[in-house]
Amino acid sequence: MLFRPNPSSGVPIYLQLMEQVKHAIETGALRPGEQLPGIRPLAEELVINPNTVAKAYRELEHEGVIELRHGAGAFVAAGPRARKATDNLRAGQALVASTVERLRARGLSDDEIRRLFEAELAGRATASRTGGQRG
Amino acid sequence: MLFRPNPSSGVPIYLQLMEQVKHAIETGALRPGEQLPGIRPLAEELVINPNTVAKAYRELEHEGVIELRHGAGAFVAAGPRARKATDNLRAGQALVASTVERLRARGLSDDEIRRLFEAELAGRATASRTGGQRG
DNA sequence: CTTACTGTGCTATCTCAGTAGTACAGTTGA
DNA sequence: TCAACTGTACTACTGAGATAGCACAGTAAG
Repeated sequence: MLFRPNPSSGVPIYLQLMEQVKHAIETGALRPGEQLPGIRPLAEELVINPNTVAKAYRELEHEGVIELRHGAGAFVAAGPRARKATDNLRAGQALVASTVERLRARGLSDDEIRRLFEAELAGRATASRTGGQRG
Repeated sequence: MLFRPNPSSGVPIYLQLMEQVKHAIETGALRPGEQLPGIRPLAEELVINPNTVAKAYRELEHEGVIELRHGAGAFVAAGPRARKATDNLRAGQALVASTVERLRARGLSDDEIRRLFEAELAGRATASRTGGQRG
């Protein structure tokens, strides 16, 4: 199973699904032109409502990530992503994997690791800035 | 300002606030026994409803992270976290910072970086596992 | 054409996060 | 005691996410 949204994470399911589709495309797990699972089969597999999948697909089409063909199915949009970008991201993936592994080896929980990253991405380096902030 | 929840991220504000309080405690920005901002002042500063802050505080007390003293205020719970753990996390923080920096230098967007980490933490290494999954 | 698939559109209903406003109760310090 | 703070509790309302179910429409293949 390629996608696995978590209904009890607080994050809307359709958003999680969107993220996971994007991730699959970025890493090359889904290639341009390739067909995505149908709305109803995917909803059944993930045990969620077809409307939820449809909403995710609709948003993804709006963002230009996928293409919806009425009656035919959903397909990964053609081409904006070059192989170089995919390779780049694959390399990043290895770096992330080793970082997470090292953090886990230190005994940090997944929640703690997640907070570290969120804080870093948000520009809040909590402990090292006494008064600093950004817009 | 120590906490900065994002109302339009899809994640409930009170959950974000809880995460950020935990993070501040873990990194040592808030020390055991130290008083947290009052519910009303904090709500006003973050431009959110006092009920939302109150909910976050209540949940945090339920988890044993902080202690609420009626009429007196909210305080960081005493002691379960040793200095060693904090040092450990601070070191992890540096590792995370350098990792994120390297990913950004590669031209990856924050969204892409976030997806990489989420996928790694969730055990979904999309591109490198053809059929594998975990419970 | 017919069948079986695909996406589209709609309504009704439920839950819960968040807002808004008010009232109550314990603590602190002058 | 009194004032000003603190957290607590409750009701009512709004909006979004999600479920459920149904009807409609385009596509592909026999």
